[in-house]
Amino acid sequence: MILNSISVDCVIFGFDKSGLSVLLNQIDKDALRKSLPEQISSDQIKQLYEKHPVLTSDIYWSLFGGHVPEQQDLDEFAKTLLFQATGLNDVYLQQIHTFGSLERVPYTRVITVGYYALINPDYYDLKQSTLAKSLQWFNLNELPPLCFDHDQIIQQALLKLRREVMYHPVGFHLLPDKFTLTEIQSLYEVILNKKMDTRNFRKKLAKMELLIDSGEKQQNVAHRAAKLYQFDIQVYERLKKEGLNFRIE
Amino acid sequence: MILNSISVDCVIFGFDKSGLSVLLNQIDKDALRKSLPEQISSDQIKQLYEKHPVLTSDIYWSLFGGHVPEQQDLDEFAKTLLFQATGLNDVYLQQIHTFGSLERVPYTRVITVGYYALINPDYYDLKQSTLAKSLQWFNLNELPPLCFDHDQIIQQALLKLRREVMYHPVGFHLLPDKFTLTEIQSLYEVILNKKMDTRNFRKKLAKMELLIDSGEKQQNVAHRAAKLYQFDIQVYERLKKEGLNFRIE
DNA sequence: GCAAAAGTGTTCGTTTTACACCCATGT
DNA sequence: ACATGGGTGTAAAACGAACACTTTTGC
Repeated sequence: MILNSISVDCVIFGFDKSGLSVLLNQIDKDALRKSLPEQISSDQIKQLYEKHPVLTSDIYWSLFGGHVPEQQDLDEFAKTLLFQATGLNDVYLQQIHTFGSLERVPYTRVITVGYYALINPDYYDLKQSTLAKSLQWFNLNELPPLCFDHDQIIQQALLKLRREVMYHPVGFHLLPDKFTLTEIQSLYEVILNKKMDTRNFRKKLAKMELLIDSGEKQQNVAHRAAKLYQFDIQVYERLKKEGLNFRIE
Repeated sequence: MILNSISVDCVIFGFDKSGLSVLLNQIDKDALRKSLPEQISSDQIKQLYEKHPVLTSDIYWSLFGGHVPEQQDLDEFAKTLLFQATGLNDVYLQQIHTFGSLERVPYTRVITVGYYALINPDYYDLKQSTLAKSLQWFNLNELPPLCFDHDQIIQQALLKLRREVMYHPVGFHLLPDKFTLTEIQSLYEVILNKKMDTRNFRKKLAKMELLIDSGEKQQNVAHRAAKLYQFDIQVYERLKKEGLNFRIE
């Protein structure tokens, strides 16, 4: 049995040189329409269609989500959704907020629990997902029209991520296993929406002793190749507990 | 109509010289029992009773909460609950987290959205509440036995408050309209669970320019009377947006 | 006059900020 | 040889931590 009035929606973040992206799902308007009650008049339907273009158009996208099964733990269900969307287990996944305004979904009352996930780009090859055809990455600054309050959920996710990233070493979940210092810096710049000074940024990183020189360098770049670093897992775990301060400038 | 699988629970914080307190509600075990399904055998009932002492004992307390009405906004409902419990409107109220593990409530599936509220002690005279007889303040360090996962919800609320208080001027909602510097310091010490240095604390406060000398002093104290301060609302609103840094020592 | 809490400054080490040039690589 | 991004140090200012005594008041 499904709890129809409670859903989970996942804001799935990815990062690459083009910035932060979100994985979205193309809405099937016919499926959506099925959630309307059956015993309403065609007049009422017409009104609903006019008020909610999402019911009549195919240009809308949504977060990946679903209704919570009665017999599944809430966090577990979010993990299940994430696996369906990406084929990945063991992803960094956090609850954002629960959205419960009356009119957030047309005609029915649905309270949704938002989660956000951070995806390591080494693994986000969507071919692994059976749903791949309806899923697509969108740059945070070029989002398509979104259904319901999903734009708000994404904005809240970003705020939450921003707060988290300043005091805990979590942004790193968005990086590949080996990365350059410039990549980390640009990650922080995108998340915090702030330019930073390279020398100061690196000094701060160095003092944390969180990074290990992997000994490797970038390949095939048209400029001096940057060193590739990895995390020191012990230090990472310690900083996760103790916190860090990444409020820069 | 009520959404039976979604509830809201409020962690209502108060502060006075004895420290931080939480307003709790004495559980009526007979009412609780009514939420059990009717068609179960007496054997099953016996098992449930053994497994969940909350169903047979009157020593348990709970957060103040309720099931969400289908036609009420989630945040509005939390406000309604708060009004029922305290007689107060316009209270600082924030969502904590949504708790959705399978077995958190015996026999039924209930996902609960936790909120926390900060109460100005000038107004928390419980006589205003019709429910006053079953409500009581408990010091955070001397909590009675709590039902379900309500102890966890309180701990999460405290963590959330702690994080919030370090970077935004919210703890101040727990203070009366006029207060001494020592009161603020002791508020921060209780919330952050850390002794602070008076001189450094006051220097920090002074730099924020958040406080205005009210011109008044404490009355009838058996020692030098302390000055009473108030907030500068403009600065307060600015700091709410910009944030502040109260990580001391 | 004494008990109890209020109130107040300085020093030192650390952290933050601002800032500009040379280096390595591919084309 | 040039374009591109990689990589590095220093000085000044702000901040944080540690620390002890005098003042006011009521009893």
